[in-house]
Amino acid sequence: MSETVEQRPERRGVGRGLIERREDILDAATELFAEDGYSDAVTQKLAERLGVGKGTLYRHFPSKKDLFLAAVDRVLCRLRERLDASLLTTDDPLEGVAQAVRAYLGFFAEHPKFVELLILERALFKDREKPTFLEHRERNLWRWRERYRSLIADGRVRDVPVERITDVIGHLLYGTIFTNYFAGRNEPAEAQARDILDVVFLGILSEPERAARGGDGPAGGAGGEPAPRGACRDES
Amino acid sequence: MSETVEQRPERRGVGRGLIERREDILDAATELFAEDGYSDAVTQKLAERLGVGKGTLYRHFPSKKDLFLAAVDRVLCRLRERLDASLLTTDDPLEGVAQAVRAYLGFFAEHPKFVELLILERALFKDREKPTFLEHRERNLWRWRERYRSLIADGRVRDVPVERITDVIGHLLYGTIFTNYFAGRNEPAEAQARDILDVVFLGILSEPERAARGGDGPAGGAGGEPAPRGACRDES
Amino acid sequence: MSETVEQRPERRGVGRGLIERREDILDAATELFAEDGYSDAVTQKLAERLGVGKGTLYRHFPSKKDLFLAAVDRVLCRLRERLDASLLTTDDPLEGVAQAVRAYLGFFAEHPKFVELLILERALFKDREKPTFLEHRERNLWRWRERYRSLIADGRVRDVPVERITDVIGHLLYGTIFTNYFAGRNEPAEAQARDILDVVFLGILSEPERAARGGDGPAGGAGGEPAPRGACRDES
Amino acid sequence: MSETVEQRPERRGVGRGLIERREDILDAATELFAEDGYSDAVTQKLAERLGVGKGTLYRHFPSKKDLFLAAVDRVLCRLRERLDASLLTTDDPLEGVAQAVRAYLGFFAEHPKFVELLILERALFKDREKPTFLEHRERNLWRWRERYRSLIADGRVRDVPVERITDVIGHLLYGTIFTNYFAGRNEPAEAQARDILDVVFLGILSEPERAARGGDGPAGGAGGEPAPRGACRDES
DNA sequence: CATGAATGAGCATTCATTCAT
DNA sequence: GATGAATGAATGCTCATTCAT
Repeated sequence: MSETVEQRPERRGVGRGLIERREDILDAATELFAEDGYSDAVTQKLAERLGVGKGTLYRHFPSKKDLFLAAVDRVLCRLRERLDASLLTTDDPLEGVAQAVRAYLGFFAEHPKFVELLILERALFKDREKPTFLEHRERNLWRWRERYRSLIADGRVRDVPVERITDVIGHLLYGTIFTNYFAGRNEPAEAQARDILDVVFLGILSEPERAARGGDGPAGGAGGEPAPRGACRDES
Repeated sequence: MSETVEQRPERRGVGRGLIERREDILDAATELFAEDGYSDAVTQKLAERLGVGKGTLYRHFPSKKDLFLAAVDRVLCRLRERLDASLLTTDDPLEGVAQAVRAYLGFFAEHPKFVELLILERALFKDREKPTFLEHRERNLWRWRERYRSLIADGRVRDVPVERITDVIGHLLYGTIFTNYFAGRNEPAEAQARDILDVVFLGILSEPERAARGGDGPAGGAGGEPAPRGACRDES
Repeated sequence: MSETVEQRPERRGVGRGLIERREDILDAATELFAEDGYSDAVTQKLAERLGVGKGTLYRHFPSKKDLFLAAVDRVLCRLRERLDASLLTTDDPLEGVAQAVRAYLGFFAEHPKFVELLILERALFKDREKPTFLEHRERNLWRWRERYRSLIADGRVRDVPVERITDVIGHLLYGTIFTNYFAGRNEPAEAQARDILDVVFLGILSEPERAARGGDGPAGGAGGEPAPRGACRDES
Repeated sequence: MSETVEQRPERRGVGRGLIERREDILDAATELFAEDGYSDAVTQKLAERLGVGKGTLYRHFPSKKDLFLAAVDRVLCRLRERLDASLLTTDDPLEGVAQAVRAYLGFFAEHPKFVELLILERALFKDREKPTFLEHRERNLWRWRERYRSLIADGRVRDVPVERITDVIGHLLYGTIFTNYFAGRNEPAEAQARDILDVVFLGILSEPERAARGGDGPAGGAGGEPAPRGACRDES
């Protein structure tokens, strides 16, 4: 959204390349749709915020709907980038899962409004075969399943159907960002990730792996920091 | 019309008490909103389906928005009823959690369209302090927390903050019904409940309780049918 | 247009039946389209003239285009009625032709603006298979051809193809009302009818010239190649 | 387009004089207006067909309307040229009329779309004092009237007001090309000219009927009543 | 000169809500 | 009460025209 640096002041829209202009529009549109919802987001208002004429919007996007969809798509692409990047921070496959969970929650914690777009898309275009959201999701799913199969083979994760794992974690994350958004919560993503991982890990881990990390000994609580040192999961 | 007894089949809508009429409207409205979304749900269409005049709708609900909100509210009340009933089927507090999870997923599996209403509410009336949805949720939350505290005291559940448990399970269920709806999935609620409980239980259970039920022994895996015999969780 | 008597003053739109209201709209629409053309005729303006809301217009006609087409259709129906009536004024088939010519010109002399509608239809909806105008025309054509065949059989009209007669007279009338309208002429229809009938009935050639070119001898028809040996005319 | 020699193929629009460019634009505009009508003819489309920028169009014509009017004007000039040329093919004044009729019909048979422009002009710019069309027309009218006076003096044409003759023939031709266009007819112009001339020159009445109604005796008059002693004017 | 990005007035159409009957 | 005709604010989108480059 706003991380785009506004390099030069320049005269009204002059000097901005087509790409930049397009990005500007998407930024403002994402903001507006998140604020007002789809139906109540008025093109006129968008143009005013951007300081351009309505016609300009239509030079870049054929319709309001297309603009909206493009905004959603961009959000999801950014999410994917973020997740991909998170996976590069570790070589341990289980820790990779944990990192992804943190990245996912972190992403939406930084851009709470993006959640709104995901909801809007479903609420308004349920005719579309498959929401943009799920489209993105499925494209990545198989990678996560591969990862879990490997972890199971290594004896680090309990031998349960990998779909069960990806489903549960996926639903959990999805439900979390939604509820966060709805309730206007501002809990640190880090803490939420820890809670989720605690519950999920200590459930899916095999006995050997569980023992290796100290299980949930007498005084238990994965609660504290020492905590979960592995992970698993994909994302949307 | 007539608060008197319902003697004859009678002409369209004649002879129905105010209450019944109100319920009829809510039924049709729930259906319509789920099908068309809020903005595209036209009052005219609703009146036609009911075989009444548009004006009649306004005798029962001051505005389209109020009608919508009433429909959402009713859905959530029914959900609560369903959950309450599920808890009466067992005395074991852990099994109660399991039953509630099954009831929750079962409810939305039976009425997939209700999910739509939940989404719509958020998408369209985010100005409202707190979504109807969350309002209902919080009213029940403390009861679940009490239950978990008790289970922890009894040594059946690991000693983790109860909020962590209710949050994780809540988010998980919420995310599950949404994804089910979005993806048009028809997996049996029973199977989904089992998956969720497997992951969640084997994660939150204390070592003693885990041992008591055989843990996930060497070849183990609570994965299969043997199934979780305890539970924990609240609901939406 | 305005021949519709405004029976009762009555309160705003109240008391007018659906039919009357529809007629009112068509009256005003005919007027407006004739004045402003199709594209420049603004629905708002129409509503204002009628003293009703824009929405009311759409209760009677699904779109501006439909309203326009209905107006054109009505004009043509009225024309047909007028022509039919004119034929009842005489038993002489030749005089019938004369009466129809007078009626036709008289009709458009009384409602000059109707000509505009005919033009507009063509100018704006040339995609339509066949203009409303021609549709109406063809429905009556065969009756005229029958009449001419009979007149020829009776020896009162030269033996030329009846299509030639109907075409020439049709084109002549059509061209006449157009030019009248364009030039804003107000010549009495009666005089124009007389001129047209004089030329069409008798031709412009003098008796000697006619004889010189074989008149309409037994085999009649200037038809063939021998052709016209004189000429006259200007151009656009 | 360009009456001048097309020396070099040249790159799009390069090396074309202002005049040529102007002609190119008018060609394309005529085509486009005829196809899409005035309102639906989009300047962007015109520019694309010509392979020039929209701005360039405005260097040659101050507005869309001016461009349209210029296109109409050019069509009418070409028509006049055609008619003038047709008159040079014979010395016989009556045959000159016949040739002009053929030329007129031939012109529009070759360029059916030009008819569209004539209609459009009226449909869209009725505010103009006098349509371009009529302007052109009147400029030539007196020449025809002179011709008829001369023919009457020579005893070759009946002694009727010359205005009656020019009007009738004018209206007839005008109505013919319109109907041809509307109905999408493709009858050979030659045959239509023959039919028109046959009727106009000789009239449709049989010799007996003509005699019965007093022929075109000295005092002339054919019409019904007390005889047509007035009238005036031709067409289009 | 040529270009085409930008503009913004202008308009058809929808639909929640009202209220006379 | 019940009805549904009437209303008119609200909005997406088009396209002629301008003007900085």
